[in-house]
Amino acid sequence: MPATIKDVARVAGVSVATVSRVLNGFSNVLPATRRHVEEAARQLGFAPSAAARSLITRRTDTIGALLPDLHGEYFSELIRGMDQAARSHGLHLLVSSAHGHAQQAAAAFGAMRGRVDGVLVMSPQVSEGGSVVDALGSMACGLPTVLVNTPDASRRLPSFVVDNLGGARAMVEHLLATGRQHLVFVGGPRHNHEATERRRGCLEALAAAGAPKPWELEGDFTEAAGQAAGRRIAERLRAARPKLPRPQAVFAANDMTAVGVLAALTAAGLRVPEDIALGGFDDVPIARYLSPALTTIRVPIVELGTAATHALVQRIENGPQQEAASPPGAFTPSVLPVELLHRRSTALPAG
Amino acid sequence: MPATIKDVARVAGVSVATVSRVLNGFSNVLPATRRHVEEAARQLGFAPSAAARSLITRRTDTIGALLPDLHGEYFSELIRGMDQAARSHGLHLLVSSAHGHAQQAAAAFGAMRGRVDGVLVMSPQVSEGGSVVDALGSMACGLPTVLVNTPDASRRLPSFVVDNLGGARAMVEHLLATGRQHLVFVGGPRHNHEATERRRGCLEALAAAGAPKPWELEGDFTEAAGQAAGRRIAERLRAARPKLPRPQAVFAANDMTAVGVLAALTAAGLRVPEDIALGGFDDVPIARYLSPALTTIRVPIVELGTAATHALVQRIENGPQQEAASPPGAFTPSVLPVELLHRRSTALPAG
DNA sequence: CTGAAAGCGCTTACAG
DNA sequence: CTGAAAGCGCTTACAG
Repeated sequence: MPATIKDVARVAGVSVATVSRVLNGFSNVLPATRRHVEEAARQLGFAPSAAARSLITRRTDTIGALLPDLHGEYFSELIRGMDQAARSHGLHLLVSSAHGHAQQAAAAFGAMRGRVDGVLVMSPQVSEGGSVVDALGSMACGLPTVLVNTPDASRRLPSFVVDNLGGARAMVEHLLATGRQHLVFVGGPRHNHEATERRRGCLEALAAAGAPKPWELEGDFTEAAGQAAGRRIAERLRAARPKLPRPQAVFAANDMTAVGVLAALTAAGLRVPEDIALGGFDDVPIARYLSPALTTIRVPIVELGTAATHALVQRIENGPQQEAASPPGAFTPSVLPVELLHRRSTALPAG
Repeated sequence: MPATIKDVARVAGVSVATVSRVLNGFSNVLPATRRHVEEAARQLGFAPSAAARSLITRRTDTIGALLPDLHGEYFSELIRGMDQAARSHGLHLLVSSAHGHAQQAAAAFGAMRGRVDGVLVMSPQVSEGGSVVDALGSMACGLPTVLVNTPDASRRLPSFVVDNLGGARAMVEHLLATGRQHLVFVGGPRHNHEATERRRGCLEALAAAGAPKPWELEGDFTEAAGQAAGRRIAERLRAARPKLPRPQAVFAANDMTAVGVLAALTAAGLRVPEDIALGGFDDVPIARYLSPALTTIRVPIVELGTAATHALVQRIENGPQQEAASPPGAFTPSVLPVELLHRRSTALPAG
């Protein structure tokens, strides 16, 4: 039903080749001819068929984004960054979310083949079968791919990550600097790469400072898990058990966990930071509005999205030969720096 | 470079027609033949070309989402709802954000033509040129379109909206019921349809109850605007001017505005809800974590996304004839109900 | 500067 | 049950 290039050619009284040249901005067309064609196209409301075009050009002008089942601000900021960068290159963005497991992500990757010129993959989970890169297997070869906050031991693919390790270290160093030695670490999901890195940073920083090992509690990046942890912490703080060291600060693996911890501590009648300090990770918007405002690690989410997208575009433009030729170890992940935001939840007690 | 249907046919020793039948699950293929083809396809890592396929089927199996430059949770929840619904129909989702103005949205709409089977349009702004529906003009005809929280006086397109009017009324009735008569309304962006509806609901509910008109302050849905409004309110509360009625409650057009109002009031030494009550709109996650927790109107964002998407899919499946035949007035918007969440920011003073 | 023609990778009547 | 062939709407050498 919609007009085709043939219709335009007929109305303009030229060949389809000429119409194509005009539409693609070639210079070797007489001004008068060009005008006729443009007039005919407008008159017919002509829109070129993307399918026909990409069949022959072998480009879809679209990039895909494979995302986990993210919650909240983090997700939207990331998409905004990706969309912004894609748009600046004249590309469209095809998103596919809710890929908790590496296998799901790999399946979605397969479904995108042929619809996109390249794919951004974010899949921080490491399941029994390994990371998403393992699940992808040979699929990724041929289709330009860039990883975002995704573990890849093989380093076969370009990768952008946030400095989870450095951020966790910075937080611990800050807590130590304020005189808190006895820490509680509330972790993230067991198989989540980011959670693992944050934990590692915490342990390393404590060890480097000669501070005692933290008391570790389990979590899963949710507020509910934080509340459960907070209740246990409150219990221990109140039970005056001289044998056990009194926790002086809580480092939650992400802000939502910290939100839960704070709620539980407050409900138990404890004061932050006077009775115990609290730090988070991510700097979600809620962080500054908590009482007390939450000390946390700001993560450059939009930048993460734009940087990965620009890298993907470059890879696409370098052509397919580059794809095949990436042996294991070919890429070193680009690490985006994070920033410690010092707020009241870790302030020194006035006394 | 990637394998084509011809390669599969050659390896399997059959014709491309047979390969096509197998791949599309037709039943009229001998089991043995089917096996050969499947084996060949797997062996070659064959993935059908979406472009070639959609060129002939005239379907892209993709729907587009045109979104404004949204911030935060709202955006991600909406996308999650859309993606979820699209996936359930086996469709992909192409997103395009950052369309503040109706004209930008219309341009993006044009860029999507030919790449999608239908479009979800969210563009609450009404600029000089009218709403996005006006800017779309005849573009929408032919391409199935469903509006989301987007004004459309002509009612030429199916539309899903949140009950902004009813939500605003409910909030005002609640404030009146707690004995607060003198309200301040902090508005949203001047040309935003949702903001306009919320204001209208506020005014109507006050008028219906015989309450005085509110003191109106300008805003733009941002925290900064809320802070500015909050400072003016604090000023008036402190200047004991017997002529002017003392404001008893603030109704902010959205939660982020309320966040700013609260910050300014608190900074001025005023207590919420004791000195003045405060209500918002949206129920962003921050709302429950404020001190005091914010009374607000919960908006069913995920549902909005899924409902609109299902409607779009149905429209796509009904075929193109339906599109052309929609005269002005053909559609009544579907209004999704909202819910008043009663929290401490509007509680009655203990006394 | 312009046109006729081949071809991109599929699907789908039409025969057999 | 299977194949040969046309055709979807474009782009792009190749002539002229």
